[in-house]
Amino acid sequence: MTDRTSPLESFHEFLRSRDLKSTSQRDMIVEQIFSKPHHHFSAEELLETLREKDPSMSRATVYRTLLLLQDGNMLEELDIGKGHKYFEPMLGVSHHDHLICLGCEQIIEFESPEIESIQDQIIKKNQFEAVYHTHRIFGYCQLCQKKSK
Amino acid sequence: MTDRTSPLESFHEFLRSRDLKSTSQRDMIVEQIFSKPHHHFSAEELLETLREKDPSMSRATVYRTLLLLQDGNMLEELDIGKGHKYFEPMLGVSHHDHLICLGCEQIIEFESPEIESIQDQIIKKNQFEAVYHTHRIFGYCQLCQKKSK
DNA sequence: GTACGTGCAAAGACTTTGCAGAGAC
DNA sequence: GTCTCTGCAAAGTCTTTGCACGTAC
Repeated sequence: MTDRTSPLESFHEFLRSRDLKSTSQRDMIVEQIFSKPHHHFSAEELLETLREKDPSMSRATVYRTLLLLQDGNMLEELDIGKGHKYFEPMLGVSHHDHLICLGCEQIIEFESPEIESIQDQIIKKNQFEAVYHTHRIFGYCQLCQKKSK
Repeated sequence: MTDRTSPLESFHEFLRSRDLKSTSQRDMIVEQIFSKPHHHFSAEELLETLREKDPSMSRATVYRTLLLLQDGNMLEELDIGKGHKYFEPMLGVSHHDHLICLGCEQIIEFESPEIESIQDQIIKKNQFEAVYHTHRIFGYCQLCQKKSK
């Protein structure tokens, strides 16, 4: 929809809509997240990267900004079962699910309209009102399968 | 397969196969878990219940026994996105996935051979070796939908 | 008698929060 | 100038671990 606007612009728009302020810290965080092609990261990894550029970057600010981005639908949580959350940027990306390698933590994405449609039937049958879903398949990627041989 | 053996017997069998010992604490934990019909619980909830019967029950023992039960495939982890793990007993229960109510945390189970078979195709196409998967749909159950009106 | 198990408390990992000073608008 | 934000450190939550004592086999 808004292919023309940059992530930072979208973010500023979101802040304005909530009467929140733009700050250099928030901008730095958003720029860092959206500077890479679609990827996955943890809060602590992000903090570490940001501190290389600005050692005074606060852990609290990073966590608070991640919450903001989730509120603004620019970011989604992704639980890979490792005791901490992963995040994935969701700007200009359509819904998808994940194959997660238990060996190297590589994440492969997949989309399946067939599954989604069966899922819709299940939801209807249970008179449930769905908000979101996650479908994760854990196992070993091709490379890790070879390694273990 | 082993419908005739009780959960406690299965557990003892598992312990023997690993050269581990039966103890009254372990038995108490296993009995508590399998005393209810299929249900879901957190480690802390379980600990609290157990301490009502035996105030000296150790948190560490509970966590360690939960790990054992997972190793023995008698228990599965279920992440409902609340910062802590849920567990569900898996003895005599076939694989299923979950609808999770964001309002009351009620968990509805579903099974779909159609989804599983599409999933298998996806796994094959990505040359992945699947170990397990979780498919969770978050939203609102019928009751919570009514409440919010 | 010898592992292994238990209970305790401390440590760990990740995340959230209270507060005083700083900065956006 | 006001209201929000930041950084720090402390607190919180869930889970794991080290260690001395206890117990199953």
